[in-house]
Amino acid sequence: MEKELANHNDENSAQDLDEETLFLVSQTFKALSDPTRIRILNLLFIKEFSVNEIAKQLDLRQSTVSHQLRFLKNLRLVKYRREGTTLYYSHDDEHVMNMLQQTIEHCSHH
Amino acid sequence: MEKELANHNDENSAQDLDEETLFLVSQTFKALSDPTRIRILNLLFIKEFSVNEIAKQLDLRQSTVSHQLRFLKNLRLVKYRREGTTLYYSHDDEHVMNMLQQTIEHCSHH
DNA sequence: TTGTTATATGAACATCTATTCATATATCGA
DNA sequence: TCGATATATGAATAGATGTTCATATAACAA
Repeated sequence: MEKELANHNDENSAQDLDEETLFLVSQTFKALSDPTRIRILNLLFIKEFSVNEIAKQLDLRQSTVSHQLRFLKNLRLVKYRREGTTLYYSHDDEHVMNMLQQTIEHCSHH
Repeated sequence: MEKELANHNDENSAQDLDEETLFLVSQTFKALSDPTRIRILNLLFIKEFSVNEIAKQLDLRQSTVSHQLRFLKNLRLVKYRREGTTLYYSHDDEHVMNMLQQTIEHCSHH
């Protein structure tokens, strides 16, 4: 019996990722690959904001912000609470927010 | 004088990222947002591989691998050494590889 | 109910992206 | 030089993505 590898795959002789993991990983990074979504998440470091507040702060159309928030919401990277007709969005994934912060820090010393 | 904020921006009243940082951050995550590039980098966790070895291991066309390696090379996420006509590629950014590893770990418990 | 405000949604569009094929370039050995 | 092998590159293409406009939905107050 061969010594067990750190890797947990089997038949494929390889170290390749299973399809679902691959999809989730790529989606996670895709969320962070768009400047608009980065700006929104970066804003949410501070505190929760409504859709209109985000649009105003970042000088974006309301529909642009709403579409991007939906994207982030689907990935559970943000959540919201309702107050009347207003929805306050906040971040909802510590792991991703940590990565973002690290990378911003890393890149801002260009 | 107001208490100083953690944030280092100034005139824009805001917390917005400067354009160059924004671009670098988005590019970094874009590199990790494509399944093919993820698989290539994941393979390079193990050891260096030639272009053809990567293509064979991952069942990809040689030109696909070459194009993606160029992309990763431009971002200095991989490097290579030559041995005759063969180029051996290896990873070249610890920060990015750590993020990738963390996220694969994070997502493989789906 | 009606009007107002906040947000979501769908379609259209332009742009970007990844892959493929065909071919060019480069290194080496004979 | 010639042939063989390894890799890079350019053009073409199909598909994905982000933004916008117009409009729908939802909550609330009067």
